[in-house]
Amino acid sequence: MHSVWADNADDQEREPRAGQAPRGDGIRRRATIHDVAQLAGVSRQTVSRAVNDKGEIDPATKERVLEVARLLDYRPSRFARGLVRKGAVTAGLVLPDLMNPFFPEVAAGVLEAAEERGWQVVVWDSRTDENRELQALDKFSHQADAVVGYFKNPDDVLAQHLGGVPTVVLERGPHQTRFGAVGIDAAAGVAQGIAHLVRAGHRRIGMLDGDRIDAPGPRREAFLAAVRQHGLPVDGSWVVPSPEHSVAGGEAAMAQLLDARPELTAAFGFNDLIAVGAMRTARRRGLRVPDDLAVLGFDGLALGELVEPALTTLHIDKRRLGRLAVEQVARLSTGQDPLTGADGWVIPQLVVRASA
Amino acid sequence: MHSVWADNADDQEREPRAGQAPRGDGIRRRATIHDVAQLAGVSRQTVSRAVNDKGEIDPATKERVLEVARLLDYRPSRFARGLVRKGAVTAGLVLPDLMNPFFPEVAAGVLEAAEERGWQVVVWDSRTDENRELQALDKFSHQADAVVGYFKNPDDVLAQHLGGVPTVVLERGPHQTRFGAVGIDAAAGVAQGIAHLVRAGHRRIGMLDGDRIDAPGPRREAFLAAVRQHGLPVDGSWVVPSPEHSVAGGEAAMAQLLDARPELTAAFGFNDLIAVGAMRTARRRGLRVPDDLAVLGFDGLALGELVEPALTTLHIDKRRLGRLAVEQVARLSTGQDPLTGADGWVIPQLVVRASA
DNA sequence: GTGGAGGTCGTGAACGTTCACGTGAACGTT
DNA sequence: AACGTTCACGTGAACGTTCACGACCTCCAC
Repeated sequence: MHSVWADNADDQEREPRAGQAPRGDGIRRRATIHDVAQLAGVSRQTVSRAVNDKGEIDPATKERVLEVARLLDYRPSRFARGLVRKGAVTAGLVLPDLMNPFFPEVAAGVLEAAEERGWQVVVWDSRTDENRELQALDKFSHQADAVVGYFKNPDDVLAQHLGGVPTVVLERGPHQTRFGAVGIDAAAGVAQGIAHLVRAGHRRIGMLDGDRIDAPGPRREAFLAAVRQHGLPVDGSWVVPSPEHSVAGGEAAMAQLLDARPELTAAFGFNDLIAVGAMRTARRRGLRVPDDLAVLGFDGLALGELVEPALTTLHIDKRRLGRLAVEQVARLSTGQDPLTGADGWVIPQLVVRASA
Repeated sequence: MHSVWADNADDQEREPRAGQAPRGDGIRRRATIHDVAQLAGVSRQTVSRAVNDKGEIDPATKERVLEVARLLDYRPSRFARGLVRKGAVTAGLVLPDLMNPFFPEVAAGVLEAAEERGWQVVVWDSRTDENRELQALDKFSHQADAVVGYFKNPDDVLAQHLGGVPTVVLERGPHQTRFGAVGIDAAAGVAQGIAHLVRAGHRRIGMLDGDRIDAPGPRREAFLAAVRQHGLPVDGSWVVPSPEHSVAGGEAAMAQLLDARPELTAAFGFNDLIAVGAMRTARRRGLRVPDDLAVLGFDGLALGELVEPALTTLHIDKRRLGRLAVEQVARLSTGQDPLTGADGWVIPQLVVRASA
């Protein structure tokens, strides 16, 4: 049975060696404050004073102590330090895919906000793999004071692996999770986007989804709702899943959608990468974008401005998303009221460019 | 005077509060193993056994202890743990710009390699700011066991701020730094690229540099050497600096270069982002790429395949670069011989696409 | 000479864990 | 009845640092 609190296997001991010490005598433990004190002929406290630039020390002895410290390659143990001086906060950040430009930008927001609080953040790339998510949590559950990230695992599984650490899951509705939540108002965004397409005369709109076909997410549901609201035809055949959240995935999905629904006149991509892939497949098939086929993305990546034609998209303030996540988890861990409503929810903005 | 060892200002204490505890009684210190032991009527050791899933404990008491632990929201102190069980390694990673897709990919490599070693890595975005680099080092110098990153600061300044922590600087020649180094063989790459341009008949080649005009880097020097070797005209007017490593920077630089050298027939960008910017400016001015003006990039970003025309570039295995950096710093801290020569040096590969 | 002040330095305790032992009790075995 | 085993649990020590306090020396004023 897996204990919530237990270390996992790869947490084992590792042989510690002296850092860049004059090698030759093999393994050797790191110098401690005591070693320095002894060699310098002073007490631990004096070493501490020298090393920490405190007062109450003779400049001469200070210099001598520092010299010895350099000689022994002494570096204070962050563990011993952390034990006695509280307040060093470490947050864990779990991202599904560093290659998708969306997430580095979220990370930038997280880093910014963490820095303002004096936190440090350790990053883990889960590669959209449930097991790797749990590996991350097993680590973070006893290496971090707070966790922020994207997760595929359901709440209860997550909870089992992060014994009590304050956690914020991104892009999961606040009523869909027991953890702190920060996310995107997909419904509001998608409604804008579909309205724009309809306004341009489109009536046959498909979607290239990023979620599995049996597990519809907010974006697909918002899409279906919006399409339905405009009285357009809609059934399963209008939405095809992309095998992955990438350009290649979008290319494949678009091919499939075009085969299933040749009468298609506009396509909505789960994210910008998929949308770009869609454009490429469309053009490869001789369709002009946007004349023969309009394409709408979601995310607002910088990339969208660079492709041909430039991508119309629902822009998300990714940096703000990251900042909010940190804000939220900070509230969680201090017992404040969590952010709710408009304060904690990022609303996509329609950015009209050439593709739709 | 700034002491190498001293904490910096923003390292101050922060009021610790109970994490998501039933609030109401305000500030309250975290529960310790002793609190749990007391409330559960057992010894510390028994709590430790329960929490760590060790043997030698009655299932019933174990359950009772875990119950109490949950009640008190007990989480073991990573500092106390780290003090007694050695081997938890933390590496610091300093990146200049998360918005440039180049660096997340390097980071992915670093993360991969670090994970294989059981290390955790904390990330810091320096935003290409010398002062922020030093802030990072002030933190890492006593929060990390190893540091890897991109730096603008010269060696001696860096050394002052990272008292003795094993460090690898990326993309600084091994003879240009006293630290561990991992980088790109810019000369080999650029030579390929320029040869390609010359082969295509180009004789008027300019460069959009990413380094300051008074501080030429390896790429510019390699460019000048290659151009000279082919007997092409070359002086200061053929290379203009880009104000930043971005598409916008490239656009501006290209405008300047085109003004200075209208007879230009090919341009070499410091990186892909700048090269893409160059293409945009060129096309905005009515030049056809590559017919009127060929553009060559450097980095091999995925982005290059998506723009129109697709970017010819010198592709770098960024992930490998990150992996090598970790490998190198690991060697440093265990006293092994550092990687040298071909093993530790990434050679760019010319990828010919449409733009040149 | 006495007292106080200020500067320099050392000593025990504390931080929260885990590790290496030690201690009983319960249960069999001979 | 004596003894060994196993199980469940507790006790002191150790990890490496900082903090609060006290000791000592020197210098100067009275």
